[in-house]
Amino acid sequence: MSVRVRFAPSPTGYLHIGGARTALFNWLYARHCGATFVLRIEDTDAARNSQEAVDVILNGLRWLGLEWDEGPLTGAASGPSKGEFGPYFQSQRMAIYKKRVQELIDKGYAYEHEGAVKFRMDREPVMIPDVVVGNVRRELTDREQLDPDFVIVRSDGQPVFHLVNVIDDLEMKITHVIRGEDHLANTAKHLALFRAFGAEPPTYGHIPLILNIDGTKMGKRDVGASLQSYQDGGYAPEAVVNYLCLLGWSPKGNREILPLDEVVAMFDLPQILRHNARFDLAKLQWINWEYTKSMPIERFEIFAKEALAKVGVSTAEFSPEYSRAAFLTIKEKIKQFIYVPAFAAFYFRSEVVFDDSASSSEATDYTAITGDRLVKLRDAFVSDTVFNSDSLAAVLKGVAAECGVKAGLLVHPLRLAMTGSAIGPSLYHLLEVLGKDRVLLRINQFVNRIEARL
RNA sequence: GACCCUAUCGUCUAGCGGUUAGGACACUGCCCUUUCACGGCAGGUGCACGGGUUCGAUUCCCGUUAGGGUCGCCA
Repeated sequence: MSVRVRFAPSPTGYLHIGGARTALFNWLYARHCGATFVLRIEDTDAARNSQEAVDVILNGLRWLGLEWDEGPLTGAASGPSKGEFGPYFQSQRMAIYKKRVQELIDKGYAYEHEGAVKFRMDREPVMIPDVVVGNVRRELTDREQLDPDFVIVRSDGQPVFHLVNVIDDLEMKITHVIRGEDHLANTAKHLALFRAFGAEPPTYGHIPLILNIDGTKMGKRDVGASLQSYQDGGYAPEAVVNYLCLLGWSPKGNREILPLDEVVAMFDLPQILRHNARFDLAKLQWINWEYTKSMPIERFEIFAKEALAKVGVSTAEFSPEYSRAAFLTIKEKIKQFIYVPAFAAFYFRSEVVFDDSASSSEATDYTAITGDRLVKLRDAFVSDTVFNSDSLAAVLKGVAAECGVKAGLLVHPLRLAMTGSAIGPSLYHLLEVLGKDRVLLRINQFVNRIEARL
């Protein structure tokens, strides 16, 4: 029997980071054993249902690179899909559910109750085999002792989650259900349903949850809960995936940065950890940085240009060589792409934007003596015909010696003159990239700025 | 209230009866340094608690505590 797994999110308007990891673990397991990865949209709750909400899920999974073998191709419930077990939206499968409910009623497993349909659950403890948690023996709770039966069709005719989830897993021939541990206790219901249908239940693997860094439940409103925040926040998807792999699973061998294909080769269900993990943004940022440093400059440029575009800075009018050289000076310095504008926007703006609050030191930058030194520096730069980082460093140090001051007294104002900021790429390298014309122009402009302030 | 899962540095984890309890992130100090960084060196912090089992428990069992989950005509 071929292995089939599925990710079955509800379109709530956002993709929870924990949901993303559940999708990832399903995908990893599918790729590991050459199985089929099915995407099914659980949109039975019409109230909070929209194509946009489905698109968020599809876009999130695509961004992470978790392609599904079967499932919807667009966010439209009645739209196109791939796979032979559709429809892949529960809202389109009502006829199937209706037939299955009748089957349960006919067999005596379900009965009408005040307009709704309830499933007849027995009162025995249930053994839940689980490849991650182990065998779980679940007793009835006090409320279930009173009435173990549960509603499978609401009085308005809508089937509920437990019912449709089981029917779909059955109809779609799902062999392994890898899902969040929040479903573990309810699995007793699902097992009973499978038995009532005379079907063999799938293998279950309940994976631990992702908590906030303080150990509390990570809800919709919590920082980092939505995958969108990483898409917007300047992270490379491969870094997010790498981090997620390390939450609840370990490659052993003290390894942190791992190519996905290696994870696919190693990944298996029994090795999944059984305890919840807390989401540590600092670790993700470090991993992201590892990826930005080592990714090809071509890929880095795509993210960098996107980040600049978001703040209205276009690189279009600059030569590819200039852009490339500019981005090379920041590639190993930024940890997230949202910092690209702060580090590189000055390369692509005709006017330097001064961040006064962040300038190195007003006291030393905006003085007449600084202006005089910069003029000397400018004149020395004029006659530097090489104009690369090495020659510029030599020239600057020469001028500093001439003035009898430490290089820093020229370096800081010059950086401010070039970038408008106290942080950024290596000074000599950014000068080389900017080129003599821009450098001389910006020195002049800054000298004027000093004079205007005196 | 009942039921279920879990418990190694601040965080993610390695460990599966005998280890100086390892790694990574984060943090602290020093060095280097043109900013911010990087890098180098050094450093601290951990087996939740109490009982067993055993020659010996981080490791196995029980209990306690704590955290998380579930018990819906939500998914």
